[in-house]
Amino acid sequence: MSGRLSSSYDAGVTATRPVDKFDRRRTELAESALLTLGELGYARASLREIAGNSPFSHGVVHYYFDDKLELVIYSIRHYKARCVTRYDAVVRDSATAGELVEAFAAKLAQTIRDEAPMHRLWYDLRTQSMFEDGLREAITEIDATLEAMIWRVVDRYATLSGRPPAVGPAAAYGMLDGLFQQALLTYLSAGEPVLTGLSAQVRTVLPLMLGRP
Amino acid sequence: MSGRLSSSYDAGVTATRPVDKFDRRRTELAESALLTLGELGYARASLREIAGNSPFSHGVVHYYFDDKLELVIYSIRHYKARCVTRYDAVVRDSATAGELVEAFAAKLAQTIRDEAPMHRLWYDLRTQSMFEDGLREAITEIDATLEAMIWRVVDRYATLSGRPPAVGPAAAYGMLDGLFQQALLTYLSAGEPVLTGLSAQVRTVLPLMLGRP
DNA sequence: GACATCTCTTGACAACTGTCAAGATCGGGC
DNA sequence: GCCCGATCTTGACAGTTGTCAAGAGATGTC
Repeated sequence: MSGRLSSSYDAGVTATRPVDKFDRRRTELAESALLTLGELGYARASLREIAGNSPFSHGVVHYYFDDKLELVIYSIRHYKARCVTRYDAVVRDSATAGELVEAFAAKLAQTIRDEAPMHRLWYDLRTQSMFEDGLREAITEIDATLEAMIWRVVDRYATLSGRPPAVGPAAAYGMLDGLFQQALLTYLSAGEPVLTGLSAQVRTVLPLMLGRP
Repeated sequence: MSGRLSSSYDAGVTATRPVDKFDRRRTELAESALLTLGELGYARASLREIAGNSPFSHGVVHYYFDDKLELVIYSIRHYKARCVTRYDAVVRDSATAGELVEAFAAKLAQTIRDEAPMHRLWYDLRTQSMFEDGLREAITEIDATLEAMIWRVVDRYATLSGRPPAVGPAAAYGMLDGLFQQALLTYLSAGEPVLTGLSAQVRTVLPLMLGRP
């Protein structure tokens, strides 16, 4: 944990919930860390480099975090917490199955455009968790929330289509995540054209995930 | 390249094609490197560690390879060259569509059982290629051969089924690779049971990849 | 204003990294 | 035997890493 008593928010505050200055600094550091991590990857992002892209000096990291691993885990958790709601609007606002497919495909492509460094960082950390035990638990937990996020889309799509899903949550997530990762990979070399390809794939694949009415 | 004139095999040899002692040592080193890389991952596998798991000392690496990157690329190429034929027997020997699905699903599960470290290394390097330009070209090339490998399976499956594929090579590879990677990830935590799940997923998903006759 | 606590910087540490050069060792041709 | 090139080891280099301790600065309390 931290270097102080852990301050589980609202330790005697009125209403605005300032979450403690300590926690705010942690988040601030995490946000800086995400920039550097997304640019260099887990292995090559040193604490000095991370601190260099922040308003602080390199020593301050160990005041707010026990070690590099805790900072990284805190950072990716902080980022992914925002992400898991990315497709909720799609699910909520789509009135027909076709509309949902279009909105989902567009959103997938857009997030690669907007946040490619964050996505490659996520895949980097998930892969590192196959080598480093310290990462495994956090990564597994986040991955489960992503699977749930995708399942909300697929399940709603099935409902709107009046047909049952033909695959389970894990398979649906695995397949779509595979396509997404592939698109991300080639996007970093080939750029924009890849994304229309991804949208087309999603339009093809989503219907395949449903069975007969 | 190397530290010597590059010896593109058979520089005046009779028949057994000894490929040159130089190239044999390169391969020998590459095979040792694969062990260490598969255990520690790209970032944490140092040249000293790699050499330590080989019959040689750490300095010899730079006699056979220019730098770490060339060694790693040579190693993964060496490994994947053997891999791309993994499912060829399945394609060749299956007489019915159902037989092919079964054989393919079994083979996928078996290679996770047998070569998990090599597979996680591959995903590690592919992810690193999103951060390191020096890896990109080799990774992209290998990935294309894997896509072709998967397509041979899917295409043959379509033929045996008397139905056309409903998705292209890229999408088929992306989806199956996603499932495979997911299975690998959870296999490293949960072990054997995951693999029967993977087989089940493949039995479900492959038929979904075909259209109407 | 003085004290105490929180916050942050600076500088150092030991360990480790990829790289390379100098030289030892080996093997075969004469 | 001797020599020469190929092969390999040893030891060093400059740089980087995560970590931490000592202390400076800030902040709020009495």
